[in-house]
Amino acid sequence: MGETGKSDARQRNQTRFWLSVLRLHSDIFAELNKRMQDEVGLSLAKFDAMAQLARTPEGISMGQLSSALKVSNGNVSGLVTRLIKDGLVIKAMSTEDRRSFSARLTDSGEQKFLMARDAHNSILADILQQVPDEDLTAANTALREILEEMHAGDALG
Amino acid sequence: MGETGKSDARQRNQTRFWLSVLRLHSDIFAELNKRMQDEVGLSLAKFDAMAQLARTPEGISMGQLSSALKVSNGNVSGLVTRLIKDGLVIKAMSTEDRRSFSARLTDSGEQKFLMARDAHNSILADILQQVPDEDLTAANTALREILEEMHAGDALG
DNA sequence: TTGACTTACTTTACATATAAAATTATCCAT
DNA sequence: ATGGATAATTTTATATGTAAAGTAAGTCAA
Repeated sequence: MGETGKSDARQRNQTRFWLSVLRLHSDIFAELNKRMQDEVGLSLAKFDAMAQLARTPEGISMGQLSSALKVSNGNVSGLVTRLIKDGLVIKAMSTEDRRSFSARLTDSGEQKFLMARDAHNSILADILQQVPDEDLTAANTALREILEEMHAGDALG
Repeated sequence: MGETGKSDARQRNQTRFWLSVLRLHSDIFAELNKRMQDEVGLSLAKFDAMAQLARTPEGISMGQLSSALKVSNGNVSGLVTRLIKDGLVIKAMSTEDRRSFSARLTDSGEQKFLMARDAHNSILADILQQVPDEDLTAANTALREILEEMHAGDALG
């Protein structure tokens, strides 16, 4: 005995941490996604894609978009198809490489993104309204630290 | 001026927090899900459902399972169907209420869950191997605090 | 009892995600 | 130039998730 004691405490700590992250993500995501859909007609997936496109007004390739969003190529393919159907995004064939496509926001997409960004901020403010600044700051410090440590290794694929 | 100063800092704090939660969730989820699939042939969705079923060996109704997992009824319906096809779960019609079904793990499901739980713990340990105990503890404290504050209101639906 | 409501669950239509195969275009060594 | 490897993207099959409609069973007032 004694050998497993420290290990078990560590394991409980890890599990507690993961459960907290899961719970926070699930609670915030559900509310934010639902209200974004209701208030501006955009899912978070679409909003995230548009946010990346807004950062690169000159256009961005499907592959780069997929890397930036950290989702699969196939997923981006469908997402962009739906955004095009919504009239928010356009795709142009690259002049240099005919395999490649450059996507960017339409004018209407740009306008919608600006409204959506404001809505996103104010919904998040609602969700976190009971959380004091110092608690947010403490969490930010702790989470940034853990993200850095996780990627120092890098145990992640 | 002066009016928006505090508000903007708060907003940045909120956004930073949400981005950190998103990133942590995405990084850990992707790795944990993939390795659980590779090493024990279970997605996290299936593992989570089995964990709940393991907690209630006497059986649990579809509706209670859906509440416990915080996912929709329709989702649980499909998830349980797939787990039954895998031979890990069985469903029996309730004797009191013929609308209701009680789901529980099969013997094979119980055994698989015990292995899966060990795998889950050790994969999580791998992912967090570079994170010192005190950093996990600090994050746990900060996150629990925020979860409580969020649900104090309750701004969440 | 009957008829209205509620409850438990499934089904359907769709969005979002992955992995793997398919497609098409480019590049490079010969 | 040709042929084989590589690269960018789409397509397909499947899992996971929601919301909304559908089905069937229980409840309860009159």
